Amino acid sequence: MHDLRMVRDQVDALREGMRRRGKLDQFAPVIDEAEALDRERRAAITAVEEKKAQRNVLTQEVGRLKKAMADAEAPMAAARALGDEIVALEARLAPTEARLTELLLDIPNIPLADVPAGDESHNRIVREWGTPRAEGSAKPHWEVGATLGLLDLERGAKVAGSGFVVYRGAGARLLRALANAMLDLHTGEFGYEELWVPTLVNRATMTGTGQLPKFEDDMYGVKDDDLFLIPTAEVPITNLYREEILAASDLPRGFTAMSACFRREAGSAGKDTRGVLRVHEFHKVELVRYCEPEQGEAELERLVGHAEAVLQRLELPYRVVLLAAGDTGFSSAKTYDLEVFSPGVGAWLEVSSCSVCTDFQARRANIRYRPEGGGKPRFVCTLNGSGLAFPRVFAALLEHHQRPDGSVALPAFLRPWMGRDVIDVAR
RNA sequence: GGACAGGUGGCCGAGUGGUUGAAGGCACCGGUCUCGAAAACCGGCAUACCGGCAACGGUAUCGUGAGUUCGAAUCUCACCCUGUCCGCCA
Repeated sequence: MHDLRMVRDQVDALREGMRRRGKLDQFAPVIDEAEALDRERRAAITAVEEKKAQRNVLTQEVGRLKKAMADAEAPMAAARALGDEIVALEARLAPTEARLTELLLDIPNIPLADVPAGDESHNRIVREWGTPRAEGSAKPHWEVGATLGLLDLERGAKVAGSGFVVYRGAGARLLRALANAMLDLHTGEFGYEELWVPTLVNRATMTGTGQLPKFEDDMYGVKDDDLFLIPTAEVPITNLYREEILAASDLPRGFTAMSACFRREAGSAGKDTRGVLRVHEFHKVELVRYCEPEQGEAELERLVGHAEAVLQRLELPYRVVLLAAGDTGFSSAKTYDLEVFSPGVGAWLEVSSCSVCTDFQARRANIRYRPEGGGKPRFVCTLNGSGLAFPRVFAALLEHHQRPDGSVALPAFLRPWMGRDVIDVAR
């Protein structure tokens, strides 16, 4: 959500941000309406408050007269009349404010200056690590997974539906190993606090991080209880300190959690959906950071580094992609995707998306901190990224570390949790 | 799910219709004292919005939302949350 002052004082920056996202046509009318409503709102507030001030004077006069056992009928009648006017004025103000909030909640974050303008064709590869195997040099993960008994897509579909996966045997254990290895790395070496969070959250929480109100159709919900299944642990973690004021000494601060993630993925059938590439329910280890606004960009680099470290230890070649404005998510001001090449699928798989959300989410969720030495509370800067998402890492491991006989070599990083060096048919 | 008891500022905690934005304490900031620190003492210290270049003025906020009233932290209703007991239960 944007500050009203953004609409008032920095409309040009707002418009320019939307233009770079390729969405000026969509948002120009919204911004225009917001500007008009802001003017209406201020005029109405001034009028209402003037009446209220007058009433407060009369009311105090009534109090004085009553205490002196004097007749207070005249000021009481005047205050009553003012009260009627106030009710009428507020009735006009309420819909204006509601509509204004609705509009502000609907406008995406403004991309940072170094984010390329345009759609995804303007995404920029900023660095690469390792050498990917040639396309076709390995069987796709769904074949290996079936052969080695790691994946049971048919029964996943039977018990839940298409896009739900059952992992079995060493496959199931591999996910558990990923969770342990990643969480230990982030907590042990990078200083994150480990959390275990609810996967079902309320409407205020979903609004805080930006999933609602705009993307309600993309979410699974429990209608009777007005709860939603989280699409990522970013949602509960970022909302941990909703409506709170932190101390400056608390920042920067990092949290990590493994959780299930639920995505309806409506309308995305067919594209890159084979095997476990795009599923309705998956698990991942999430990283969330809070910091002071000035540290946002530096913190993003750190965060990306933490996610990259996982890929390096998994010995999976990857590239870091700076997303263009049009490909950057709603709440994000700048995003790096980490992509691993999948030789069996013949595609780069997004295994992490690391974003700095500036004060966009903090404003929605009202997460503030008190600066060093006191002073006015400021909104924190929030960041999030996967570290990493399991299914595509699972796929990449099965393909990249696949040996000619169809078995899969395990990187040293995972061996303590797997109790073996290789996943093969024999076991 | 049922019965009680509660939800007040960064934290604790007074306050049951009329200068209460709200006593007191803690924490924090500044000062006196001290070589320095601690202690003690003095002073300051909520948030948001509106108007104003500013000084400052105004409005709102005591879980949330309605209501009663000239006036609500205080009364009424609904809802949410917390605690305790009961029921149920992985």
